[in-house]
Amino acid sequence: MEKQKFMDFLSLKGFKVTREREEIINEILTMKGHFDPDELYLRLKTKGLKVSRASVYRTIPLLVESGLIEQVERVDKHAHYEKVSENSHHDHLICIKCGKVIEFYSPTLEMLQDEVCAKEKFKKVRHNLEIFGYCENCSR
Amino acid sequence: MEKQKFMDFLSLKGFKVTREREEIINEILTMKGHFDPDELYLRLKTKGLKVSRASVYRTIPLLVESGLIEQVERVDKHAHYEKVSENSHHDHLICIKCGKVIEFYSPTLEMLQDEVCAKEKFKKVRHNLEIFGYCENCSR
DNA sequence: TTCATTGCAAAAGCTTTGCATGTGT
DNA sequence: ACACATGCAAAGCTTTTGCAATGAA
Repeated sequence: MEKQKFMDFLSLKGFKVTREREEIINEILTMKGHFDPDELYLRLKTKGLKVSRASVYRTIPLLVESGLIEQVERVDKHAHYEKVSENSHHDHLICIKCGKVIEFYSPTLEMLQDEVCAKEKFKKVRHNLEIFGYCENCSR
Repeated sequence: MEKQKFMDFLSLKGFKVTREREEIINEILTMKGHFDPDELYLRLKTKGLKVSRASVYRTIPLLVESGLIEQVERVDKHAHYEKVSENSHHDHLICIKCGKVIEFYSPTLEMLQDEVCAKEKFKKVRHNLEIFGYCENCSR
């Protein structure tokens, strides 16, 4: 389970398992969609949980490093994040020499597509992104 | 030419054509790739041109409105911009009911693709992005 | 002349950090 | 006990804004 994964990550790296870090991961697991650090802090505060802004800001890089959340860019200037698990879709890099296919997933890319669709009042159902080029081996 | 386009935009909108605005647009036209406001300010300053940071920040929205530059998101938290003219490529929204095709172009999307490729050491040649769904008419 | 624009410096908003205190391991 | 973590408040950065002075039309 996600929470355990984070705890294991902390132990493994020699970081400490603190009440604050537990409450932060718990809260993230209850959230849907993207969030920014201050939003997360305020949610914790509203619930009466005592975690400082500093701890929230300091814990986020750990969550990113552990692979639990990912940064997502937005049009405004704040940093936004979302759980990695929220999307299982992925796109492809296709090598035009050897045919190798590399799968990748970028939440930012997905979000930008949503923004484009919103601007055009287009109701997105699915999409297909293929990037053609040379893989590491074939480009040498 | 690009500069005239901006000047015309200013006049048309009742804004004034000032030395500062001219120097800002001149500088942007000499640049390649993306830039952030402070970078632009420093370039002007280095050249001995007297334009304040405030004016740079105040002029950027006008340039965006005039269609000369576009905002591009980055992984760091500063705003970045680039000349719209720098890319003529575009992608497609395709209506799965009436077949209508809407072209769009997002520099941010392009840049993200480049970042994905860089991460995978993939040498991009071209790409194809199609988003399928319902256009405004067909989704009613 | 008139009203937008400029520069400066102060303010604002988000994020980071120094330091003394507290706490997992 | 030791090293890392926390909270607070101060500092850092980028961007915005109030205001008096300046300048385009």
